[in-house]
Formats: sequence, structure tokens, C-alpha cells
Amino acid sequence: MTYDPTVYPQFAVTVDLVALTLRNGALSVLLVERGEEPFRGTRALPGGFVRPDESAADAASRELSEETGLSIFPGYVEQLGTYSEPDRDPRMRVVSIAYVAFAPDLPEPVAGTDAAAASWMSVDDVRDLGFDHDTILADAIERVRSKLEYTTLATNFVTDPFTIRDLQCVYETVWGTTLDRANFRRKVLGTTGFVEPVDGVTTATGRRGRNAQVYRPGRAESLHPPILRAPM
Amino acid sequence: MTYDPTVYPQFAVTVDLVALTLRNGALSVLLVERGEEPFRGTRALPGGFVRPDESAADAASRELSEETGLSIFPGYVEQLGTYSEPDRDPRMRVVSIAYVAFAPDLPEPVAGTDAAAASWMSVDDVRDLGFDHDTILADAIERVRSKLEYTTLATNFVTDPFTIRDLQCVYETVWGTTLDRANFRRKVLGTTGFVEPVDGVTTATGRRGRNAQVYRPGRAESLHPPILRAPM
DNA sequence: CCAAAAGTGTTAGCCGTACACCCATGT
DNA sequence: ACATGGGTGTACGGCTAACACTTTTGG
Repeated sequence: MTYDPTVYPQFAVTVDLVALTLRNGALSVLLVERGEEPFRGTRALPGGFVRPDESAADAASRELSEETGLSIFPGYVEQLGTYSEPDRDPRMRVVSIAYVAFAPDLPEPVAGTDAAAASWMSVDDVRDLGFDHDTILADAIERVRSKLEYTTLATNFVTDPFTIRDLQCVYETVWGTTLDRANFRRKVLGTTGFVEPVDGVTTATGRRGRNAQVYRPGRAESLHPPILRAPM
Repeated sequence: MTYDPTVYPQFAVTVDLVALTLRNGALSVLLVERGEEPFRGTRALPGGFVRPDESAADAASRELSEETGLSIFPGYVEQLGTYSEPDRDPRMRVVSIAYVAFAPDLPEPVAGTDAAAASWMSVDDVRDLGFDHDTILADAIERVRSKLEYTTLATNFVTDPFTIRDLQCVYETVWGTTLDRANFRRKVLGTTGFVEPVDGVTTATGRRGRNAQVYRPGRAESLHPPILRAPM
């Protein structure tokens, strides 16, 4: 035992953000192009250092606002996991706490702000991110896919008055499958607290076809029974 | 923007361990009694600093071996989450990565080693741990309860040749419920890859009643369909 | 009228639940 | 013989999957 624990080692601690949304019918992630070494010119997940007086969750929320250019980020954020391989950053020892954010379709980041370098990209087109961010992104995608099964997470991908069909599109896009319309409707409406109807019809304009009832998110957070995707 | 990101702040990084096992028919956790401030004399989760050249997962495995006094820890370890509130350690800024370990019943930690101060305690009897360890333990218990539903985690709580009944006891103990014996058996055997039969009967000695077929863990890691506990 | 989308009905099969029953073993 | 625990059978209710049908709206 040659290790002296009274002198504890020092680490830099960062947050990395996997902000997910649905854009153009594809699950999309917010990426930045790095302006400095290492990995200058390659894409990476947004993120930054945790400050001495804030929690990692606070740092994640702060960075999300800065990177999207929105004063308050309108989605749901949860911790994904922590990545701590000694060589994951070539400069120094960095431990990074990754967060996943789920948001409805957001405006394109505005030039002239911190968010200028940020842009949305379909997760199917993402390859060769800097650091270990390919791994982090893969973990985040697996997280969102499985959380759709047994939580009401899907409501975080649509804006407040939404239709059952909107919800179905979330499931179909994230899972890459198709679902039976009638059965999906019954399943959602049969789960108390998943959605609540708003007493007014919608989308009377522009579209063909009958107008749809609109809903808001309900109070439930977990689904009993779950909505299972096909066993593969 | 008065923050200078070129001078990144320094943190201490630790791992905290929630080692769970089944002892005397109760879900039990490994605890240590702290020998120094802060929280001297109170119980806490085992853990320690991450060293400069190891990942957090390596640190978790190393600490588990040291605290249990076993050269190799015979269970399954996974990351639980990271706890980073600025005031969670009164001495300094510490970010702690928590791990959960699931193990079959292990021998009592041996005196005269690092593990001397460690002991198993039923989670129902645990209160007032130091730091934020009550929160971490609660998160770990919720994790194990939900992972029983949709993964083969239960096999990590029993030693290699086990019976279906042994598995059922894991579920009943962790969930605090009772399950129908016949239906549980069919569910387990009907899930391909959950368990594999060993061609020999068992426990011919000591017990009353018919001898039970013994099984080993299968290759599957996830359960389709899941074994759902009652909706509460 | 036709197309498109929302909403409802219906049926057959599967699965979960509950419980009864038989088999093997030790006292 | 009997108690104890392993293993099997079965019948019923509910849920799911698949698909047909009706209703509403725009072109």
C-alpha cells in the first residue's frame, strides 16, 4: 500500500450535454464544432466546466441555455452517467458528467451568441465526434428508447397542445417502427394520467381530414402497463 | 460574463459503493463506521478517492475488494449516478460517483483488514447515514427493484447452482411481495436465456420435500416480456 | 365525389392470474 | 402416514394485435 490517501488527487469536472429533439421527422442532437484543440474542427457534444459553487445539474441547465440561446431551456433534463477514463481528454484528467435533455422542436441557434457554433443534426448522420462522445450519444439514444416504454417521456418531445397522432410520431421516430393507430390511441387513453384532453378541437386549418382532439401532458410519470416495442 | 473558463476549477473525485446482498432473508447493504471527521462514529457507505491513473469503475472494483476483504469481488457492479451538490462534503468540494454492486451472500468482513469496520445491515434498519448517503442508498434500492423487472439481475444474488425457488425468493425479498410459485416458474423458464438447467438434481440432503432441478445463469441480460411487480 | 385523417368496433389468440392437483422426499 | 416442497394442469378474464368500418374535413 504505497498510496497516500491524505493527499487527494485533483480533477477537472465538466458536464456534457446530449440535447435531443425531433426535427424533420428525425431524432436530432445538438452539436457544436470545436474551435480549439483538441479535436479542433470536429463536432462534439456541447458542455463545459462545472463551477466551484454550482452542482452538476445546475451547470447542465446553464450550459443548455447558453448553447441554445434560450434564456430558459424548455425541456426535461436528467443525468445520464459519468465518464471517467483517464485518457478521455488528452490535455488533462477530466471527469465528465453527461446529461440528457429532451425538448420539443426548438428554433435554430442564433448567430452572434454562444450558440452560434451549435446546430441540430439527425442522430443517424452523426459519426466521429470528439472525445468519447460517440459512446455518450449511443448511451443517450438507448436511454430515450427504453424510457419511452415505461415513462411518459414522450410528452417532452411535443409542444403543449398536441394530438394523439403527435405522440405516436414520437414513438415511431425514436423507435424506427410503425405502430397501429387504433391500438396506440387506446393504450394512451387507457393509461390514467398520461394525457388530459383539452376541451376544444384543433388544427381546423390547412390540413385535410377530420380535426383531432388535443391533449396536454397528464400527471403520471410512469406507465403501467408499459408500451413495449417489438422484442427486436 | 465574469467567469474565466481558462482557469478550470479543481475537484476531489470519489466513488461511493452500495454493495447489496441478501442476508437472512433481507436486502442488506455494506456499511462502514467512520473513524474520522466529518461524521465520526456514524455509518456511511464505503468508498474512497479515485486515483489519478484509474477510471471510476476501476476505483469502485478496487474499493469493493478492499472493503469486503475478498481479493476479487464476486458480483456485478454498475454505475448508479453522480452526486455533486457543492455542500455535500463539509471539508471541500467533492464529486462522488456512486456504484451499485449486486452479490450473493458473502462472508462477514474479516477483522484485521481494511474491511474490519465494515458490516452488513438490512436496508430496512438503515437510517441517518453520513453525507448524502441516505439519498444514494434510496436511489440504489429503487434501481435494483426496477431492474429485477426487465433484466436478469436476480441471478447475481444467488450462487451458481440455484433453484427456481431461490430466484423467486430474490424477487419476493427485494420487492417485499409474494409471487405465485407456478406462474413464476413458467415465466422464468419461458424466457429464453434467463436460466439454463444443469443435468443433475440437487439438495438431496437435509431438506424435506422433493428435490429441485438446479440451474445456472443464462446468456440473456434483458427480459422480454418483463416480470412486472404489482402496480403498487 | 374523393382522399386523407380522426375516431370506433370487432374478433381471435395470447398471456397473466388464481387455484387445484400430483410427485418426491424426509421425519 | 403426513408434512413439506417441487412440478404440472387448467379455466377464466383481460389485454393485444390485426383489421374493418364510420365520421369529419379539404380539395
